[in-house]
Amino acid sequence: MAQFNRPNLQPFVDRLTSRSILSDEEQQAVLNLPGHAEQVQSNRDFVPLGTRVDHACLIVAGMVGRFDQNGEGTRQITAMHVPGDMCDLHSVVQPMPTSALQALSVATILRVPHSAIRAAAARYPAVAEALWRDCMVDAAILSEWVVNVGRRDAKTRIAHLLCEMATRLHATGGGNDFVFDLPVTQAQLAEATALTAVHVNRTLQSLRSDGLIEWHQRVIRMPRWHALVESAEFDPAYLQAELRPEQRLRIVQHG
Amino acid sequence: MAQFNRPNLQPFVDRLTSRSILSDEEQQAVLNLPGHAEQVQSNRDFVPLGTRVDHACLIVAGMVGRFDQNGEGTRQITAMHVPGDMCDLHSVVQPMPTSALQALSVATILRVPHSAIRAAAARYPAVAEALWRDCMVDAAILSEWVVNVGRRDAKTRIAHLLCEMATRLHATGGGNDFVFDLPVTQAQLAEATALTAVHVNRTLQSLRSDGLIEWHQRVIRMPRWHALVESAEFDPAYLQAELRPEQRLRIVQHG
DNA sequence: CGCCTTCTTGAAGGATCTCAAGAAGGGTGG
DNA sequence: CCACCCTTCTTGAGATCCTTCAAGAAGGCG
Repeated sequence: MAQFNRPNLQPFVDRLTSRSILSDEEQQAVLNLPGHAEQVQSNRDFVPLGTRVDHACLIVAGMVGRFDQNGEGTRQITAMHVPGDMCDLHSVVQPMPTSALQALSVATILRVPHSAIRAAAARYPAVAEALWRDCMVDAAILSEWVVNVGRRDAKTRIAHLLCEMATRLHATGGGNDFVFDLPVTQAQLAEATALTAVHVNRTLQSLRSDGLIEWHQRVIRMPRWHALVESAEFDPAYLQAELRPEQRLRIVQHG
Repeated sequence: MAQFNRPNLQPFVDRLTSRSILSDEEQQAVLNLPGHAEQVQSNRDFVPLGTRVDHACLIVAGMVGRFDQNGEGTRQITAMHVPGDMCDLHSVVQPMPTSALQALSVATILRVPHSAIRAAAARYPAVAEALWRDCMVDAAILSEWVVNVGRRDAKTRIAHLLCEMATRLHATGGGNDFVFDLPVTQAQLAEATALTAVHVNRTLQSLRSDGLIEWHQRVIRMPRWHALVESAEFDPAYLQAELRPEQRLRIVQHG
């Protein structure tokens, strides 16, 4: 099931260049990273705890969750990753995983060797900077998740997560009406929001009866985006998505 | 109240070299970073939202919290920082704050210009790597906080946070009996654990009556450390503290 | 058609919150 | 050194959001 020929890293380059400024040569260095594609099933760690890793995983299709658990074994999803994310980029500097990675539904990932990433980062400091910055976006999301889980009631909390995912998945539609695919079960949504599946179900029904979301077969529609954003207390600033070109950053000099 | 002469960055170097390998020259480059000391009061943002920053803050004494809030203005502390932490190191690559910083009690910080940090990182790639890695430790803590707030009941949750702080503050004593100073109010502990101050109070009483903690005037004693660790479900691995020398990392080559 | 996952519903219980007020502690000024 | 004040800690009682347990309905796939 593995492919070694010409992985497509353009989505990852797009992600990096949405926040960081990279020259053509630097972008090419990222595009030329090797990797082999792999299909991963849900409910099975494709990055387990306890084993040092030497590859980072780029998501090509599907969604991936980062899983932790408490002492009783109750699981908590601490991050959800979408196509274009390098979901364990941090492993480049921290190869011992502190969380396991699992696909939320069948997903395709590209395993990229640390050695190649490190070589590109060493050769092009601007690439290293872009990777570091990308990690910090994930950290900003994590920080918002602490607020979400800690300080918002179930309805607001779920609405907030859905708004976040709509934004990160580039929901289509425009204006006030958005649609996107969220290949996630209610039980997984519960694991991400620190609620029970039962309560997620009831809360979704409440959001549906408010006319804020429709959800059929993994496809979510948000017919009143602005109202949903308001009820979710959603301010997308922390995502640092859709920065204008002049807001993109570069510390190291061109050279 | 500002001092410009010879700031002491040794604690920060110690922190970096506890996880990363830096040559003498590289350590010296960090030690030589400029900065001016400043005393900051509690309950007042010393890094506010909305203003781009050009300094990172090293904590010299006292404790600092990273503050977020939900739509109703309920505050959530998403990180607690201790002396030796560069509490907004991420601002080096992400100068627009997504959270405000506030001292939890009177604290002394050292403001270090981004320009100097960036220059050191550019000159010494191993320094850049160590800084990146340090940011990822903070991210691992954040991830554990999501679990803590989401999946542990009040007693376990508070015990877990106290175990974390004991470890990060290098509680003294040894064996099974540790003591350390935690200059934090119960209300702030509530803001960090996403509980109410009232419930924190009752839960601390319960921990006290279990003989797991004593807390007088900001000094915490944990007379039965192992029992507390167990009841807290505390596994310090995520802190990556006290690594053995051979566990420390360095990607870039010496040069 | 049958099976397994996912979604849905009901009822009861519990952990935590809210509101309210009083006690204790620490600092400051007279 | 005492009196005062403001912060912090403590206690009580009632309310509520969410969980737990249990079971049935719906949906997707071979």
